[in-house]
Amino acid sequence: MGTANAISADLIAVLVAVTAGCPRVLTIRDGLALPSGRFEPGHRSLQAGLRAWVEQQTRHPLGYVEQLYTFADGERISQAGHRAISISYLGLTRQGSGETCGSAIWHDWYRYFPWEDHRGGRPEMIELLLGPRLRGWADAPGERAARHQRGQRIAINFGLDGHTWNDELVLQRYELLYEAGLVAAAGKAMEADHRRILATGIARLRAKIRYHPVVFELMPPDFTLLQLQRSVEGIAGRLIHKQNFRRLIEQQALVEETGEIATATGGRPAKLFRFRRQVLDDRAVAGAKLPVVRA
Amino acid sequence: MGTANAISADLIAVLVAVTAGCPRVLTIRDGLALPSGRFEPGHRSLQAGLRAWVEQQTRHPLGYVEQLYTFADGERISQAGHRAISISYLGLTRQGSGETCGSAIWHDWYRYFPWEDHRGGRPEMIELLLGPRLRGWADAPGERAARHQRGQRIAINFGLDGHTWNDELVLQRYELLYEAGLVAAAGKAMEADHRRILATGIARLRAKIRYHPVVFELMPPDFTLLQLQRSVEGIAGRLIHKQNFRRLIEQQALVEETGEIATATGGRPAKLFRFRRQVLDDRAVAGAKLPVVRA
DNA sequence: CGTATTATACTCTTATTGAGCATAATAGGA
DNA sequence: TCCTATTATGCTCAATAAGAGTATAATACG
Repeated sequence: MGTANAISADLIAVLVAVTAGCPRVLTIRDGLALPSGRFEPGHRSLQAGLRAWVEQQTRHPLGYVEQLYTFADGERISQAGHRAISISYLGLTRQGSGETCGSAIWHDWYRYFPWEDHRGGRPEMIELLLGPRLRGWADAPGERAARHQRGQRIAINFGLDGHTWNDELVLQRYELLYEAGLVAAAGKAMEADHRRILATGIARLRAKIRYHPVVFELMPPDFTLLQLQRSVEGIAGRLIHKQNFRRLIEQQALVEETGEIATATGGRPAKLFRFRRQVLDDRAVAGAKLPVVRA
Repeated sequence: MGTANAISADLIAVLVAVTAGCPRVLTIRDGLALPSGRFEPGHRSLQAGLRAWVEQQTRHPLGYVEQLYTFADGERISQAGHRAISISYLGLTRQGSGETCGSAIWHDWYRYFPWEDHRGGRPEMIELLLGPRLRGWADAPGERAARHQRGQRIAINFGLDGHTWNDELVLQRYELLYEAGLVAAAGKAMEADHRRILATGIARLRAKIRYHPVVFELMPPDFTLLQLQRSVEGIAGRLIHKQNFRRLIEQQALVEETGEIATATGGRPAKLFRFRRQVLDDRAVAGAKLPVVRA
C-alpha cells in the first residue's frame, strides 16, 4: 500500500431544480463543469462528503440524493500514474431565492441536450442536423451487417422509421452521438465526462418519476396541478394529456387540497395542492407512479 | 496528496447463476463472504478489474455485469486512518460444468434470506419467528407516533395487515431486520456488509427481470418455457401463472423454437427454445418485460 | 357581453393483465 | 389396453389501466 496503490475519489453532483417547468442543473466554471469535490478521510460517508460541499454552493437542502455511477478515469482517458475514481450523484432541490453563490449557475439542461426536448414536437435539429450526419456515419462501414446495425440503433434511439421516441434513452443517444463524433455538433460542451454524467442523471430522473413520487422534491410546498404537470413535462421532455394526468394523481391520492385557490394565471382559478408526505411511508419505496405515457 | 488522503478501492461481486430454478450466488470462505478484490492501477477500468479476478474464480464468462452501489467503509463501521471504498457489482453467469475452483462455492441465495422465498407460499418463519419479534421491536418506543410508523413499515415490507408481498423490497426488509436487531435470528450470516450487498443484488435482479431480458443470461442456450419460467420464479421468489407467462414471452417474440423437442420430464414433451439475441439490438435497453405479477 | 384561457368532470375505446377452462401428448402402472 | 398422473399448449373472460376526446365551469380582459 505504498503510493503506487494510492487513488483518490471525487464526488460529482448532478443537482437539479425545476423553475416554471424548466429543468435546470447547477454548474460551475461558466456552465462548463458540474460541481465536484474531493472525498476526504474526514467525511463521515460519501453522501456526507457530497452534502458538505453542496451546501457551499446552494443554501437549499438536498431533498433527495441518489447515487448514479462510479467509474475510474482512464476508462475513457488513459492516464499514467495516479488513478482517480469518480462517484456521481443525482440531487434534487428547490431553486428558491438565495442561490447562485459564487460561480455556480443554474442552466437549462436542454442547453446541453437540445435534441431531448420534445415538448414542442420533435426538434427540427434532429431531421435537419443530426439525422443526416448520423446516416452518414451509419453508411461508413464496409460490411453490410455493421451498416444495418448502426442504422437500427439510430432508428430506435432517435425514434425514426416508425419507432417511437423513448425519452429514457438519454444516455444511449449521447453515447451514439459520441461514437459518431457528433457531440460537438449540437449542444453546449462540458469538461471531461461531465456531459455524459449529466445525461446519466437526466435519464435516471426521467425513469424515476414514472414510478416514484420524486417530482415533489422539486415543487414548492403548494402548487396547482398544472404546475405539477409542467414540471413532469419539463423533466420528461414531452407533453402529457392534462385530464389523464389529473386522474392518475388524484386516484393515487398523492396530493391533498390546501383549501386555497391560486391567484388566477389567465383562466379559471385553480385549487392549490400539497404533497401528502405520508405516501412516502405508506408505499415505502414502491408504487406511486406518475404518468408520462409509455409508447 | 500525502498518504493522509490515500484511499483504496475494493471491487465486490454478487455473482449469480441459476440451476434448475434455484438461484445461487458465488461465495468464498465457506459461504461467509462475497468474492472481492482490490482495484489496482494496472486495471484498465473498474469492470476490467472485476472481470480480471472473477475469471480466477469461475471459468465462465460474465454475460452481464451491472454496477450496484459504492460506499465508503465507516458508513457503518467507523474506522480510524486509512479509508476504503467498496464498489459492488451484480454479475450474471451460467453455472456450467467446471467451476468451484479453490474455495469458491455456489450457495442457494435463500440460505441467506429464507424469508424471501414465497414459491411455496409465505414462509412459516415470518408468522412464527420474525413477525412476533418485529412486533416486539415496533412496540418498544415511548412515543405513539414512532410505534405506529414502525408498525406501518413492518406491514408494508412484509406484506402483513392486508398489504401484498412486494418481492422487490429485499433490501428494505433486510435493513428493517437489521435495525430491529434480528439479522442474526434467521438466515446465514456473512462478513462485514456482504449480506447487505447481496440483498442489494437480489433486489436489483428482481426489479430488472421485469423489464429487461436478463434472465436469458442465466439460461443454457436451449431451454423449455417451463425451465425459463422456473428460473424467473426462482429469482422472484414467487410462482407465476403458466399460461400467462407463455403468452407474454411469445407475444414479445423473445424466443424462437430450435425445432427440437425436450426429452420428456414426466409429461408431454416440450418444444425447445432459444433466446433471440437480436432483441437486444431491437429494443435497445428498453422494453422486453417479463411477467412476475405486480400486486 | 363576447372571447380567450385555464380548470374540472365524464365518457369511450383499446390494451394489458389476472385467472381459469379445455385439450393435447407423453410415461407408467393396473 | 386403459386409466392416471403430468406437463404442454390453446383459448376465453373479466377487471383494470391507459390513451384520447367531449363538455362544462370559472375567471380576466377587452
